[in-house]
Amino acid sequence: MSVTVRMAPSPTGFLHIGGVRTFLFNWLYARQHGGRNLLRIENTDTSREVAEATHQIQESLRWIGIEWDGDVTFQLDRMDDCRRVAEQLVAEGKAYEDEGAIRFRMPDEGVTAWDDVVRGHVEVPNETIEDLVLIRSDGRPTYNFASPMEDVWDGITHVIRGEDHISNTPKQIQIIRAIGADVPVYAHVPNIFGSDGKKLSKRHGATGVDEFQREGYLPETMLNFLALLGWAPDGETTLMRRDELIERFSLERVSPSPAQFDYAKLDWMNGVYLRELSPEEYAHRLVLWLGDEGYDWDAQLVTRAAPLVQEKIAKLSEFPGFAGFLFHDVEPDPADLDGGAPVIEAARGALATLEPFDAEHIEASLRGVVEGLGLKPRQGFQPIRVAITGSRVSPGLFESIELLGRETTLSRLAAAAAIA
RNA sequence: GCCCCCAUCGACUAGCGGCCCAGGUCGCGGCCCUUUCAAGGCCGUAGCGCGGGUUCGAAUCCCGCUGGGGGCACCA
Repeated sequence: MSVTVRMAPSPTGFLHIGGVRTFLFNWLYARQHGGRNLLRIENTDTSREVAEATHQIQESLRWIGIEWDGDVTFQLDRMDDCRRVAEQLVAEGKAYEDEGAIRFRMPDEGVTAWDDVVRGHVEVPNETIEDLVLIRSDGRPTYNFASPMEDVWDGITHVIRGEDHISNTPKQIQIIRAIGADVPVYAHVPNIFGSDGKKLSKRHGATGVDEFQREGYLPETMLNFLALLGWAPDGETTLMRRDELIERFSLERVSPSPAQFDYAKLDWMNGVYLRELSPEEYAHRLVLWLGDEGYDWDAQLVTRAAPLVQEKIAKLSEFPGFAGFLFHDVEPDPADLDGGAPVIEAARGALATLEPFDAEHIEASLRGVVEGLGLKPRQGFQPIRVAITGSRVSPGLFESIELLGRETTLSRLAAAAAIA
């Protein structure tokens, strides 16, 4: 039997990171088994918000690299089919009319059970399940009717979804059995919590996929990090790219207990992937990201600056703050200049005529200046750094000076010397 | 109230009865390197929620408790 799974977001807003993790598991499972991964929008109306959210969801999936097969389908389009099935169930005595709505007759004895791939055997007493509404009195099918029906029609073999659906499962199983279809395999994956153990929400930081993108996280980071939330191939491996994830993923190894989203570890991992990029690729991504965020900085200069920051920042969004001095004027805090006027002046004198004006020679020259004044390197270079970059923290000083160019360097040194 | 799910370092997890006085990764602390910040190297910190069983032996199996979470809609 070939595998067919589905991602079923409701178009109520932007794609939440918890939902993406669930979709990721669907996709990994489908790819590993050479099966299909469908994208099914569980909408109940056709408003403009829905259209926008649907678009946004696809954009986010594309960005992160989770693919779907075939056309996107909409629950709303199958309303009529749902109604027909409900009427059939009424005719068979398995459902009944109730004040204009149609209710499903739940068995009131025994249990409904299934073997959940991540949780094992689960069973619920039927007496605790009420007769649920299939069709509202306005004619629209309810979620708990439409969703399992779509699973049947789409030939879904494995329903991989969030654990908040566990209590819906017995209801849906009963419906599927009532129409005489095969019940799919269920796998309920755990929730993702925020760093305080509570539900992931805005105050924890980014929660929408688009926000992670804007923060300067790489798609490969998100894929790797999310996969590890609730799943691990073994006790050792933490860094895995797309192909390895597909190869090693296993639904059976998904943990049943909820995980907390750890932004600190995410940052670490992003730094790893950022550093792994070739200098060319790194510069490319940086330029694209800056463009997306509305910076009109010179791409040539960004490209030349990229190698100076690649080892030093964990997110692309740190670039403007860290290397912005290359693109705009700076205002050093006199306190940070720390009375460094003498060394700043001396540096200005040395650099004024230095040839060639490159990092190697700049370093040699400045080391001479600092030594000449009897200063330790860290004492001597710091005022110069502040003068040049406007900050106590910066990329390598000598390379930065080379990129800035002689003219700007000299004027910044002069300005700083005046206020130090 | 009823039903269901969950429970190993601060976090993500490995562990599926002896290989575990519990391993890896992040974080955190220290040291080294060092022009700042990072990166890197080395060392370290810290955990099986509690109580009963079962067993020669339990983090691992069973029961209870406690604590989290979800559900009980003509929401999805």
